[in-house]
Amino acid sequence: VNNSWTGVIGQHWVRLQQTDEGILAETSTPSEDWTWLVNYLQLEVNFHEVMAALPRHPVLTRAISLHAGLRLLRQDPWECLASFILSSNKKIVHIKCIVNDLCEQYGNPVTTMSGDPSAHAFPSAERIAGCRELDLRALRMGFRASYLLNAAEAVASGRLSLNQLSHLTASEAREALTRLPGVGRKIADCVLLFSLGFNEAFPVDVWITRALQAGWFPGQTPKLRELVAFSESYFGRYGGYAQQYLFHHARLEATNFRSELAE
DNA sequence: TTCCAGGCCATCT
DNA sequence: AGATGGCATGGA
Repeated sequence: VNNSWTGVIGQHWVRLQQTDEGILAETSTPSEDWTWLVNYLQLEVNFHEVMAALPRHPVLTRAISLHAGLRLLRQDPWECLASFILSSNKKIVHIKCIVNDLCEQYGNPVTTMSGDPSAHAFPSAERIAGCRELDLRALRMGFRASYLLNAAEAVASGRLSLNQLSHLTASEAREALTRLPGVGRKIADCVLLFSLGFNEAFPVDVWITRALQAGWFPGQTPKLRELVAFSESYFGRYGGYAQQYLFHHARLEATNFRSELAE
């Protein structure tokens, strides 16, 4: 259906559609308790408070106004960690392919609406931990396979308790995550922001690097660690929202630029 | 062909 | 500490 999104959240198949009244949600099986969706979409967030806490800067203000309605999702911590382990040094389209293959191979099938293609949930850490590295490499994740397997074993064994991390400080949680091989500052910050509720986390990736350089350091080429230090002190306790707007704005601009070249 | 990708790590000064 | 090259794989 046009103007709608279909996907799997946790073990729920769901189709979302924006209407004049609000968000229309269809599930394939009856749902009485909707907290899983309210939580995922972060519907209780006070956006006035978020906007008031962000710094005033023309580049950020423009990105926000161009993408009004953009929200931060609250993803499952394991799914988030695993997905971003697979993301390092890869293009977003390819990351989606690998995650999709991983779900089809090892995720539980979920009930869909009649007429819709089959769908699978994201595989549990226990399921991935039961794989061999060769099995994972067959999904074309390359050197990331050992990282994913190691993380799955850590989570499945209870050696790393992801849900407990949200009770720590941001730097403590980040440190716990970066102990995993294949998880550095950027991936850890993604997990903090997208699944653990640390709104101040500000992942600095290649897109954000370009956006910060253009908007805040024109004509300069600051080091990555300098950009990390700057963003940590500059964007404040809701910095992660600023990151989202800048990220999507940078990507959309790149897309527009490519389509202009094609004309 | 070469370069780069929602980085990270080992290995140098 | 800080800089450099390698890493699997695929698309432009």
